[in-house]
Amino acid sequence: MRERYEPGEFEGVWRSRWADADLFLTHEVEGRPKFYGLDFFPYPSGAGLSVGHCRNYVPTDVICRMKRMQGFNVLHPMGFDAFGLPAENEAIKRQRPPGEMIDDYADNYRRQMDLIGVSYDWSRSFKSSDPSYYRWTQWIFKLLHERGLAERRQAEVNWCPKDKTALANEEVVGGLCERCGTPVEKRSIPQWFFRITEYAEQLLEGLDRIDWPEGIKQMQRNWIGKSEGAQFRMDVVLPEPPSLEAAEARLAQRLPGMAEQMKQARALLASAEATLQAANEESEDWETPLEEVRKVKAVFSLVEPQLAALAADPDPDALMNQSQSLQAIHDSLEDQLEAIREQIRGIDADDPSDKSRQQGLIRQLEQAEEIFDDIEDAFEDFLDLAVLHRANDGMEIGRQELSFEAFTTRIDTIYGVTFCVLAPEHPLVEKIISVSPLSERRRIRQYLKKAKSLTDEDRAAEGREKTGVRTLAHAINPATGQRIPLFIADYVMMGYGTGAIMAVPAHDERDFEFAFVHGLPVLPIISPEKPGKQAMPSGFTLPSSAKEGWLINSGSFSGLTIAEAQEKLIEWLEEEGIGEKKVNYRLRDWLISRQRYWGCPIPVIYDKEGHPELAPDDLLPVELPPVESYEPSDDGSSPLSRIPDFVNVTTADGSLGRRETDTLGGFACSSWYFLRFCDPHNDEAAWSPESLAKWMPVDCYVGGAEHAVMHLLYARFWTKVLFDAGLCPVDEPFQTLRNQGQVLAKTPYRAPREGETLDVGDTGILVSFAEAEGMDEKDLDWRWVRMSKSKGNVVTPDEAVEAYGADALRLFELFVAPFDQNVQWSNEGMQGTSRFLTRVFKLCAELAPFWQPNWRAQIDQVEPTNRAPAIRRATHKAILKATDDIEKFAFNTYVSTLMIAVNELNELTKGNAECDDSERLAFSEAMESLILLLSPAAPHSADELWAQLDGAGFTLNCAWPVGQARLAAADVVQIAVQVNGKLRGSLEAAADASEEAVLAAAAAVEKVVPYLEGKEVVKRVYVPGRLVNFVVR
RNA sequence: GCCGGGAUGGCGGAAUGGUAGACGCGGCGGUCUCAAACACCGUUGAGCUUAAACUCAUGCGGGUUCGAGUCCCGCUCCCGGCACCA
Repeated sequence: MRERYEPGEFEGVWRSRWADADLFLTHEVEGRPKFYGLDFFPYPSGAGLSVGHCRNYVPTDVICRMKRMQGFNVLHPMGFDAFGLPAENEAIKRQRPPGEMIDDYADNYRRQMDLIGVSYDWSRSFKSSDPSYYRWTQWIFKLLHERGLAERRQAEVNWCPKDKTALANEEVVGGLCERCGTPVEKRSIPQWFFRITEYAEQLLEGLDRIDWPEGIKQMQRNWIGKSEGAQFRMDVVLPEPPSLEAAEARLAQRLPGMAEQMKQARALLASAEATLQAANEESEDWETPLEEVRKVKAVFSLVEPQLAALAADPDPDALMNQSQSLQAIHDSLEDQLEAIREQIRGIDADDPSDKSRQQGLIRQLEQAEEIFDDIEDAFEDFLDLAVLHRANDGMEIGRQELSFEAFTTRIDTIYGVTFCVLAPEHPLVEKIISVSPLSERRRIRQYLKKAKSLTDEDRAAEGREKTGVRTLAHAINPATGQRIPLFIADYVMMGYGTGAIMAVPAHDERDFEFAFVHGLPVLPIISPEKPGKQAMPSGFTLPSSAKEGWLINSGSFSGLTIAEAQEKLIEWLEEEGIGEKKVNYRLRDWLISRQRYWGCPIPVIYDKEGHPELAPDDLLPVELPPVESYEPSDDGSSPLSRIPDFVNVTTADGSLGRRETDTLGGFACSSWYFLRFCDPHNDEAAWSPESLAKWMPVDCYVGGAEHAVMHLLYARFWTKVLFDAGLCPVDEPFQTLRNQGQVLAKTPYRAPREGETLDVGDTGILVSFAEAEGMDEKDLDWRWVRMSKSKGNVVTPDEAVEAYGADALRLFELFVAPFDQNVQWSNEGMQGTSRFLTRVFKLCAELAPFWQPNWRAQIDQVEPTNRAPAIRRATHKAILKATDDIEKFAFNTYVSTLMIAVNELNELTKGNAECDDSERLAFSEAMESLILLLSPAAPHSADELWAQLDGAGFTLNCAWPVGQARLAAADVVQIAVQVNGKLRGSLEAAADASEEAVLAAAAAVEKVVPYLEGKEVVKRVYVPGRLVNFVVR
């Protein structure tokens, strides 16, 4: 009989026995309850698993194993999230085809998962990159499209210049690409979106019905960002435009001079060309600038006649048609000239004559550029005029021809609106520009350009002064009829609400800041006190965003509370027909197309006109073709677009079509895998209705908190759509969700040395463990950071199993800290759990001689004597507590319960070599229960112990012990005795002793007596089984 | 700034409003051993002590209660998330 935990001797043996017996295959026995236990779909990284990952998989395994022993049909699958950017980037780095690479990585994951004995049913496994899987991803895409939830539209998207793809909002963190940390840029390209915003309300509402960590639910609520308020129309009074006559006169003045300028420019270019040509004969260095100057000259000679024609006949229509393109050409000529100057400067000119030639050329080119600049300016003038012609057509300037919609959650403050603000991207901005005088236009354009050049992050940077420009247009406050100035400012975002706000500086901090900078009036509307005789209470500070108070300065609404005013004002807006109650969400549509190779192809074909058509079902899957080069390109097109065989297809009507070459982002693939696990081999359908009816929803979903908004929101969305389509029996996929804490490793850092710089936000430089070895401890800064390959601080399960054994590792993962807390990893901790397992083996070896295989039939027939009641008490206490703890995710106390049981049984075993019949039976029950309770956490050891008792089969197939409260209850209890709430003594009493008896005994406890002497006992508190408290005075 | 979660010995942590510190790590002392490792036994919050007894202890300040780590009010600090969302 084994007396120690010797993992090397038996763990591997059991793992192969389990495999040979197909022990982990999903059982579906009619009439039993089901349990679906699932871990987050992992991306199999090349680094393999660390003990950090195991903290996810082991607890889920414990629950699934217990549920199975309790007689549930258990579904416990595992697969791999193979598609997506991380895999593709890794493949490019390793120069390997991604499919092949990911297969290797997944195999390694599986090997490691098996190594720690996780009971996955591998027969149900798949990768999201399997055509047999993504065929159905495409099928769901089609379903979404049919239901109007997938659409292609031009959009300004977050573009990662390093990964060369568009990203979803959720993948941008603080203005940086979540994957690679590169600052994202804005790009406008046609993209596929899933209209998740249609489900905003349902996604919000469903959160109330599921058992998830409060923090995650709150994050989703914030992400959806519901706010209720009012939306209403604000009329705009436009500025008087400059008169047409004046503009025409200016133009007429300018055109003749322009011809002269052109001549000068031509001469300058010719002279530069001549100089360069001469220089070129002496040295090749001058060749590039020469060629460039020739190009500029050629373009210029094309433009000149057009300009001459315009000058001769300044017809407004012609201006409109040509000025814009001419302006653009001049713009680019300027850029080119600047580039040439740079080239010339770059030439090494040792020779003094070369040097003067260089300087002369530069001067000439500068002059030419100035002329172009001037001409471009004039064209801008043309353009202005042309646009004015158009804008004024059919519009009465100065009247309320234009309006915008404003959204507010504080309609009660409408009387305090002292200005309005449009986002720089607001459509009305262009209209305002078009009717503004030139100088105004310049100012506004300049501001728009500056605003656009800012990244979202800079735009929202903390402490940044609020910038903006005033326009000559005014908005009209519908409540007061007053004209108020209209601004354009980048603190208003186009993406939220209507992109236009009513600004109330008295009651909004941002509006206040802006008003402060721009010297705008601040009018208080809310008083914290109920207004009395005084019209205007003094002494409150601005801005106040109080949610409680009374209205002042608000016409007939003065005196109402905020809540009353909101209600009344919305009624008023509706009566006037200018506005209504409105709910807004922060949630944006889900950008799903990626201009990358390694993803699920979007099953769409464009016809000749470019209209998207869905690939018919029988052509699914649209398979990802093998390619030589899958590196992304800069132009925003997927590598697939370079494969003619893939791109060119025949459409339904036989004509030639073009395939969509973008692929779906990885989050699409992981939005339904939990459904496929219910019926993974179905090639007729994504799943059968019966299979989902049988298994859904997932009863226990476990993974890291980092997926709080992305995967978990998307998966809920798809499930809800499928539910609405009648294809899924539940609308919430994950009934219970739990997040495990992270595993941190102690990692060496040091202060930067002279000349070294730190990245923003960093406070130290990472040191390798080898390097740290040789360093002085005082120079080192040890920090607890997340395990990752790049930090070199990873402990792998392979090492841990090798050194301590799989069961010791599993127990430590459970025991080290509460499940949802971060832990500071130390290998020494496994020493403790390994020692515990040795104590279990030793205990069982000692008790084995008393083993009665058929104890169950006899134990209740025999009167318990001697130690038997204590043994049974220890056993049943452990059963009850362990079962409850696992159910509650309290794995650390589940393990400590087992330790306590072992300690107690050890104590009871000590010094008593002989056992009577009832003790034998009690010990048998204890031993069997202990082994079975241990089985979910330490399955190898449990099976080894079970086999040593000649138990048949595997512990996983045994029934989970059932605890009896009656047997767990102590017959003698310790009662604490307090006087005035202070502990003064204790006594032992029979559990069923009467209150009077206990009180009497308590008063007689030796240590208690002095505290009662001479005092009057005013109250006696008795808590059965726990304590007595005498209140005296 | 807003939202969420925390703070208990040297360390990880335990504790339905009822004997704070279970269980484990580490430390100390011991047994076994030629020795080490393993294992086992004992001990281990602080203060004051020969000891007993007593006092103090769950981030800080109040409150409710016979009794508060736990409930309420007001702070401090730490972690996570969001962040010009009108």
